[in-house]
Amino acid sequence: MRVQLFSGQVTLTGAAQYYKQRTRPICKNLSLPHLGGPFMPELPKTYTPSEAEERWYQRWLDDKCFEADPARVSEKRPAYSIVIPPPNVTGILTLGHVLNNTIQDILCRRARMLGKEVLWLPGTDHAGIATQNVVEKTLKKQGVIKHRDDLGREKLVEKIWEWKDKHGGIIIQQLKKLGASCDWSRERFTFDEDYNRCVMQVFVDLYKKGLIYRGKRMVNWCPSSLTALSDEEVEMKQQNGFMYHFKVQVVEEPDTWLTIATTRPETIPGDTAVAVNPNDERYKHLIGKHIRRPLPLENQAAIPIVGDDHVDFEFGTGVLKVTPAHDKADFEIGQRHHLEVIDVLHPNAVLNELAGADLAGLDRFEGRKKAVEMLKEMEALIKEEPHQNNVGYSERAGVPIEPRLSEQWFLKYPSVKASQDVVAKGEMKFYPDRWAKVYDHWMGGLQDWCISRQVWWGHRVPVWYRDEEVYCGVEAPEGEGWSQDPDVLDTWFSSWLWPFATMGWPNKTDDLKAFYPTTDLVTGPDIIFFWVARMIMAGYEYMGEMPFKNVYFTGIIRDKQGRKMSKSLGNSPDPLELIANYSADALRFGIMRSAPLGQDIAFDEKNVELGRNFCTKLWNAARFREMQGGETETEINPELLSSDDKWILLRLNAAIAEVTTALEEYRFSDATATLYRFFWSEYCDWYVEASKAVLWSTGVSPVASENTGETPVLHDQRKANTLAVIDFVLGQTLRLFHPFLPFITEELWHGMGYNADMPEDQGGKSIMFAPWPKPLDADELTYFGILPEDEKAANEKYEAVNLGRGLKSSFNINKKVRFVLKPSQELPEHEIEVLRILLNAEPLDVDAAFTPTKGTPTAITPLGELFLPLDGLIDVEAERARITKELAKADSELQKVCSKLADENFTAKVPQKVLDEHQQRKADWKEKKAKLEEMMSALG
RNA sequence: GCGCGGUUAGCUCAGUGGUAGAGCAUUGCCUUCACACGGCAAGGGUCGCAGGUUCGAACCCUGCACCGCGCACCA
Repeated sequence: MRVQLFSGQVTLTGAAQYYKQRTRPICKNLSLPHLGGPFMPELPKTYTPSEAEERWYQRWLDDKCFEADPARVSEKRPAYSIVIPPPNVTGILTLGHVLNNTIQDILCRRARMLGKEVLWLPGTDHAGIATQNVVEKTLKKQGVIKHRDDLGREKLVEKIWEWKDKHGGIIIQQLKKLGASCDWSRERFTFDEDYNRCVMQVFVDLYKKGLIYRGKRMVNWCPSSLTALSDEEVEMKQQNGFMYHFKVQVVEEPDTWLTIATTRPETIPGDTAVAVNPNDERYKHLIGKHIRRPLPLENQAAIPIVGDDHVDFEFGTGVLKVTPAHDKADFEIGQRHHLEVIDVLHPNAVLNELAGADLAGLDRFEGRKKAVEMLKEMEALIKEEPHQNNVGYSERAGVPIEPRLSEQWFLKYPSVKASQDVVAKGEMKFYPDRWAKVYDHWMGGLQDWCISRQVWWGHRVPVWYRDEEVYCGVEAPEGEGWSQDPDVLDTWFSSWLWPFATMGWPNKTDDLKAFYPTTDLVTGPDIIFFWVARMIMAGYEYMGEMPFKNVYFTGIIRDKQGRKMSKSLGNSPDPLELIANYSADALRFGIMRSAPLGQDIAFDEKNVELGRNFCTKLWNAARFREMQGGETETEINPELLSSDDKWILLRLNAAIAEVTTALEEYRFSDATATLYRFFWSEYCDWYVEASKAVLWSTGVSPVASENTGETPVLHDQRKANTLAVIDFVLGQTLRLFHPFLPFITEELWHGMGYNADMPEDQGGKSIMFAPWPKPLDADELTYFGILPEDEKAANEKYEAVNLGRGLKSSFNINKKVRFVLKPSQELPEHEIEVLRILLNAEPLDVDAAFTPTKGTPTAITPLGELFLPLDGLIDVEAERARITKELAKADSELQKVCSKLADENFTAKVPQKVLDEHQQRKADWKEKKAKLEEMMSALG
């Protein structure tokens, strides 16, 4: 019978060839020269990740394993694509990058194994303000400049380019260390010439559509970077400050004083009105009158009292000072009442001459103190009380922003409806999906986007002015006398084009045809508005289609105490150091193991250590296989499968199914947990140990041949068959592991010769193209004679072993010792040998008529009673104590289940299945209890 | 204020109605011929609190508390 083992992978016939092939060059070890000798283990005793990882990465690059070719895409070979969230070009790798990019790499590597044409498109972001800040700071430190004006625009931009060329590649090199399988031949930069043209074209297009406009508006101004920011770049932080109450005199009624509450007394010189709620009985009669503004001293102007619904009469004193130049809400009140706008701050938030002689020249916070002092002196200050409020901070510079009136470029978002709908309708999926709600909420309340920045590093606004003329175009206008707008565009105004601008847009390239829309996007939820939402809108506007089908939001990496990783806290480990200490595979595995979907990640180096240990285990398990020799020429013979073989094949099936499903659902930590459990607990701890019963016996034992009539030939066949199973399981395991542990799996794939008879594109060149494992289907299981209950049979054996080991441990026996089994069923010789080895028994006697000496420790196992005869060392009391404890347990369990079954309410309403379960449980405990009582009475 | 997560063993987390689980950590034994980055075994939990639904609740419902996050904000 010829059965296709894995469609398109290995047929049984193919497998036979494969085993033949490995007979001689069983392991073509790549680190060491071939030493020869059929039994010589050729994998070195220890694995050297640093060397192997370097070597394999170079090899993958040389073989162009990561390069995508749109021409290869077909119905049979679908495209799979991801665009990397471009890291800042000046950045260095953080654990956040490790998490993010490991996930992308896992997705890409698995897609390759599924036979897809994979494009993972990498690149970096010019990160306007951030990069300019970094370079400016460095130049100042080096004493090259005191201020950016010392160099001027062109020279500074030149310097930044130099910087970029020198340091820009660092993070890319670091991603390579991690094993990222990006197509580096397509690396892009958001400020490359081509990319710049895309940005210009989009600007001009949106301008022509009337969606981009210039206007004088209140914007978020960063006094440190001296530029406008978008609302998203402002982070609200809670502050412990003071609320100052001060009084002002009503000009028309000198006896009437109003008390005003404010947190910002330094802006009093900018006040051009006070406002009260028109419905406020306390004050409404004063509307239209004036108060005298206390500051500046030299200009205590009379300013009007206006009525405005914005004022909340519950809050503070119900009287609001109106400073149109320095507060967004006040600005709006000012508009409604045609108030004067007095700007008392310089762009860097130092008070200017309009603030008066006393305050001018002071920083805003110094000015606040000074203003309070002055109010005190004039006896206007009534009280100051501690007050908590939220202040907007510049995300980048970490200083409070100032609302500031200035001329800026704004964008009305395009394609909003399509973008909102695609997620709401579930056509584009978010993982975890609760982010869809956050997205929807934001999309429902869009404010125009302030896209201009007053810095020099970035895409310059493609607008020119000449007197009253305004020209917007990709190229500079013809003729003399034009000057270009000095502003550059928000970094995100280039990033939002990333999914298509990186693939050659606006041309209809083969790449776009093959790889757009991309499949998955992997990013942090912190940039859902900055980037994800805007990419969706740009995608619809310029490609007429969503830019990606699925968005996976990672968690945020925190330290063990739950704090965010930050440079200032110094709690952010250097991933490269971790790689050097533990290997990239270990880091990847560790971080994926601790990153459940939708949850923040508490980073603990222990997880990386665990990853390393896991790799070591894998290495050693492979070595164990090598040490058994390779003179096997068999394919798996169903006739010779042991119960352990069937068990591990079933467990492998389960593992393949679980890992596959977990990956399809982006549950990476579940996938790693399954891999860990399967390989360590099931394969190594049970299967390998059990298989030693076959592998280690040096021929046919006298017992075996007497009892079973087994011939030496048959024995060798069994051994070969076991090796065939091991080879099969390990081969599948390596594939399952590859997306997570790309390096060590590749090393073992070649080192053990799995690549040997594989076609180039199926694993011959690299495990990354070996087909992803599929569970054995019903036909294949039938062919192998594997039934679902085979799992139970082996489990019963392992349970017996557990109980036997428990006996040994509780009697402090730590040497090889004699066990006696009084079997409740007939056991094949092979099973007894497995039991013996797993129990570390010497010997294991099977005796149906065994009568134990009084006090012999006994375990009741599914296979029968297991005795630990302790000749001459019997401690009757110890055994009595042990049985008493077990009896108590049996009693309480029995009671629990009995009382349930005695309840008519329970028996009447419960489903039959549950009832049966309870009855079975009752019977089991009853039997166990009876046996224990019997044992007890035997003790006397 | 609105919304979203979370609260299960010392730690990190699985567990969507039927006998509370894993890994790490801890403790004991074992330097046994793949692996001490290892093996074997053991201890450890009134599942945040209070109600409700149900024969039965870690799980479903209601309320509350605490931790974290997002959005919006009142000077």
